[in-house]
Amino acid sequence: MNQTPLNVLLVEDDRDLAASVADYLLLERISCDHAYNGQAGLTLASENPYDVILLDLMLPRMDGLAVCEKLRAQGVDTPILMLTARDTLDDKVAGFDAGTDDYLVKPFALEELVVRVMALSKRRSGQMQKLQVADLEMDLQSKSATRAGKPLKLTPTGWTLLETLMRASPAVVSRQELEHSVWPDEVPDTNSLKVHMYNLRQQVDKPFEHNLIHTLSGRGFVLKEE
Amino acid sequence: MNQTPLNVLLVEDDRDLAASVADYLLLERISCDHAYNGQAGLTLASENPYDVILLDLMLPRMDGLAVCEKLRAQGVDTPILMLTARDTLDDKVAGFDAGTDDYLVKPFALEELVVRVMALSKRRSGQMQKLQVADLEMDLQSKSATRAGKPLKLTPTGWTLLETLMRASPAVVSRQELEHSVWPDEVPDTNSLKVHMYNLRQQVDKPFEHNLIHTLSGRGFVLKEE
DNA sequence: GAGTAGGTTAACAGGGAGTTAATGGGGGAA
DNA sequence: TTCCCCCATTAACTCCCTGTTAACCTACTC
Repeated sequence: MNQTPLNVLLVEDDRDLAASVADYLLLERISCDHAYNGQAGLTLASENPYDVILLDLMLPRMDGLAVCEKLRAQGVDTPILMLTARDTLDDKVAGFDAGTDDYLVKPFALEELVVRVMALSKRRSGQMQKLQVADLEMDLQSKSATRAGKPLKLTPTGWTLLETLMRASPAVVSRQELEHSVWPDEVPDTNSLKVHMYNLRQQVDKPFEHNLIHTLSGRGFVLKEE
Repeated sequence: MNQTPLNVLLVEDDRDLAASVADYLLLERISCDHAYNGQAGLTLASENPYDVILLDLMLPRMDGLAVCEKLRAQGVDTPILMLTARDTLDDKVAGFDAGTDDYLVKPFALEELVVRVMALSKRRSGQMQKLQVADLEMDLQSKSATRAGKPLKLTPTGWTLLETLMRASPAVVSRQELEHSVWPDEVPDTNSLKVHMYNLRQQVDKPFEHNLIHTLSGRGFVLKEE
């Protein structure tokens, strides 16, 4: 149920296509920002941490290759999937040279797009696949978590909460943010989060001497040592 | 056999060298795709069935050894010929460790390269491959699998499932991925996968003390020790 | 000390996962 | 050809994990 929601940027000037892509991605729990020209795409991509960038090759104001090159020049290493009508090897080479990670030739099946996006986001997370705070570790690949070497038994929801807390650490995460991470669509108006946090603490803190999950009344939760 | 035109991937950032290599190979009826950085090479190599991959050791975006390791981790068994300026024994060892099949030290004669490519493409059919996780081994060549030395009786479907799990290990494989590996076209909407997993476990885990196949509720299955 | 935010507990429902057994097709052996 | 065995598929059933909810308790804040 709860895969970490992906967040992609779609840079595409054909609004009909963009809309249908966005709709389809949403069905797969991939949320999608739009830019309708290269300049806008560049700005959005520079300022937000997307999981993947979908970049049309032919764009008004700045073509896809240029956007890609500038992003790489800025040190943005978000995986880029180039969408194009062309399909010669030369174009692919030019694209890869500019720093794109994958290619998809129009017209493409939306399922195919989803598969590529998943693959790219996974590849990237494969570079940084471990989260660690104090003696608490999460291996995103094998979906296993340990504290002080002892494996933790986490439910899917518990996993999502802990991942959110670890990614944010040592920053505070508000109740609202946590709720949003577990229920992207509609947050239940009950005490569900409280129960999940309780159960999570039973796993993460209860068996150990020092607590890592701390409550900041009215502000949220932090995961950190001390 | 060598009437069939060979198709190789050249991953090399020196464009002049790449071009001359490609030209020469073409004379020998060897067609040649280019990638100018490691990342691009990895993508092309993952997605296309080349006969041989020519891999420069020093590459932008991802060095040759890393590319090689990632490919092998993905289960790509295409023969890899490493091209390098260095010639120390250490490098060779590291290369073979990463899964390369042969070495060529720059500068090399183009005739020499052709000979190696031919040799590698021929060797491929007879190439041995083994997968191993803990005391579980799969010999892809002889299609036989053993755990703790004891042979396992696997059905074709069981074999496919186990191979998928072993290639991914220690990463989690979702139900969806497993289904896709067994039924590429149309996934049955029944509990077929459950039964196959059950039967697989009867072979792989039941007769042994420690289980290797673990269920992560809502997330999929992992094959790993502990 | 009142009011509110957070924590604890237990009951419940639903569904995902495991198990078993019956069916039927395909391929090899006789 | 016929028979038989292996294997995939399917349904039916059980089990138990997980999420949800309410009710109650505690601790903090003002």
